[in-house]
Amino acid sequence: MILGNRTRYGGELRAADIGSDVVLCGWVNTRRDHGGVVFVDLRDHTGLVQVVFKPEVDATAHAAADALRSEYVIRVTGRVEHREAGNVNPKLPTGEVEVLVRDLEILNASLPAIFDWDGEVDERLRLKYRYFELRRPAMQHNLRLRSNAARLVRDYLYSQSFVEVETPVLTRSTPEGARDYLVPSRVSPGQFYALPQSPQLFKQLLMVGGLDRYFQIVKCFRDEDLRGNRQPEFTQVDIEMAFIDREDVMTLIDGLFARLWGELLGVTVPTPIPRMSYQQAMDEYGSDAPDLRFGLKLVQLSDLVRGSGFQVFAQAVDRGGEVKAIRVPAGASLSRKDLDELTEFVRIYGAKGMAWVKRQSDGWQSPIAKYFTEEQRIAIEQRLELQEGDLAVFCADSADVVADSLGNLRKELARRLDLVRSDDFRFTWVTDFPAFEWDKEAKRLAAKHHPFTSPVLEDLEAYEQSDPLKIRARAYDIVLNGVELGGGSIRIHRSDLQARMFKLLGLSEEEAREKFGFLLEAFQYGAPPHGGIALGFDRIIMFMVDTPSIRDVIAFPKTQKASDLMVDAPSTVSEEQLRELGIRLRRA
RNA sequence: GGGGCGGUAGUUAAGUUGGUUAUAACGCCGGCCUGUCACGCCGGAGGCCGCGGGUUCGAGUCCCGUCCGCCCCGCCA
Repeated sequence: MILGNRTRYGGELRAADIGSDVVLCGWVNTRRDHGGVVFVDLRDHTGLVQVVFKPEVDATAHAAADALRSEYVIRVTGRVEHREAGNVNPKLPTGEVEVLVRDLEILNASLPAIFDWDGEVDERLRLKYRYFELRRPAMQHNLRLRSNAARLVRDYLYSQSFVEVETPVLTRSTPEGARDYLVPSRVSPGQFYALPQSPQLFKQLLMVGGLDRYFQIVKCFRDEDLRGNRQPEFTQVDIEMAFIDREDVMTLIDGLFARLWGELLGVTVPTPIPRMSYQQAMDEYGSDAPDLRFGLKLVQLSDLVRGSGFQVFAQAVDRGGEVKAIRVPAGASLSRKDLDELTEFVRIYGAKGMAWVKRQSDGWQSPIAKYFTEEQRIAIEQRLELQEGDLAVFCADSADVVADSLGNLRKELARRLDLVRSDDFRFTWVTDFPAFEWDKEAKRLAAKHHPFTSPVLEDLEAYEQSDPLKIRARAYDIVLNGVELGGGSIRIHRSDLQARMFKLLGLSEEEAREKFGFLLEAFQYGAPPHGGIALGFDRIIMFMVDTPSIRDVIAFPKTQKASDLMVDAPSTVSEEQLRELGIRLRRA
């Protein structure tokens, strides 16, 4: 191993190294000066080791150690020694040994640490002084695991005959989907490149180009608002294959996750990863990314409450909506305050309220009990399998609002009732997505996945004219613990089919040709059937290191306002730069 | 665009119904200490209470505005 002009990493020293001479480099973690003897905990990415300065070993080194302070960068030369029985530190892996220093070089001083990296620190400081943050063991672990995961992904895909190809970062703006980051062209004033939201079109063109098993670990850019697991620039594992069907993609990805979790976490991922249709996910979990670590499934009650005395329920059904409920085992112990908070919680997702029933020994305790007949109450209890001591929570609204409200409520309930463990990994595929969704603002169909996704051909024939929303797509998502880790599809590879899909999306022939003419043209020159997937690499690492924040797995992340506090980006630019680009700013 | 939480020594926090000189811990600086490892002991420095305005005899505290950070909704094909 090449370690520069150090011979060992200090944190790796063990009893077996006793007696050997070593040169160690690193940072001063702590200094304990006892006058006649000075102890320093030397830190590198492998951990801590105690180095000792004694005048009888080397008077010069001992005197020099007086100047050491926290975070000074040093190189020490010395001998690994056994610690006497009473001096062993059982808290350190290196606690049986110490290094008696005979030479100290102070490679650089340091200002005092900006913040303590134990416990909570204001995120602004962590981001502004990112280089200091990166030195903390948690970030070291995260970025090193990320590197190992990237290597494993590459090894795995190379072993499966994949070829890594780089696609352009300066490319063409595409109107569909997320907002593009735009880059002005100096050479062509008034024209702009866009940074890719994904290499989608290029990887399809690679299939036409005969690179029939492609992958890339690639930065993608989306100018949308941020979240705890969303950054404006993020990394995808992008994969495309020709002459395959979805089974090939799913099997490949099953194997990839099994290896990532197996080799890097020592966790067995049972394969094949189970599958669920989009319809089942929405019906039972109210989400296309179900968390399968716990039950609390949604139960359909619309047929039972139709025409009931409770107008909120009856009217929701009459208006084409739904009434669904979740049974919460032993949930009757929740307080009125809990229930009020849960009611507030579902309002976030558009629900106007949340009804509830506590099943006590003497029957229903519920504000809505009086609206139902004995027979209705029994029917609802049987459908929900409600037991004494249970709680049931109800939501009545449009199907979308019910799914969103109860889907999120079941996650909130699981969190509050402590039903989830972060070391429990439940992967699932969600398949058979609808091809389209209704865009309320634009009042037209929009692609649920993207417009290059192949529809299920029988569905297209059956519903193209009558009800395109019933057309399913040959699309699939890989989901872990309620989070979408990636999605893909079998693509369209024929220009006639692509044209039909564009037409359904309300894209005229001229528009389609102007925006995607190169793709339609390419499909006429021997495009093979193909499909693939894109995995959110950052999110995968978040699960592997068990963090809720995507910033913890990215070396230099951005804030929620998409700024970089360390380099202070974005920034204004000079008039001269703007003039060269032919850009004039509107006065504020 | 909207909802919520936060910003007080270098850091993390406390700060009462508005009322003397704004506290504490850790860190930092100086001194002592040969077996500590969250070393210990003695002493010390350190504040635009995010910023601007207002109310008041008096504002860290109340009001208005604004900036910044975090979480969420919308958005994210």
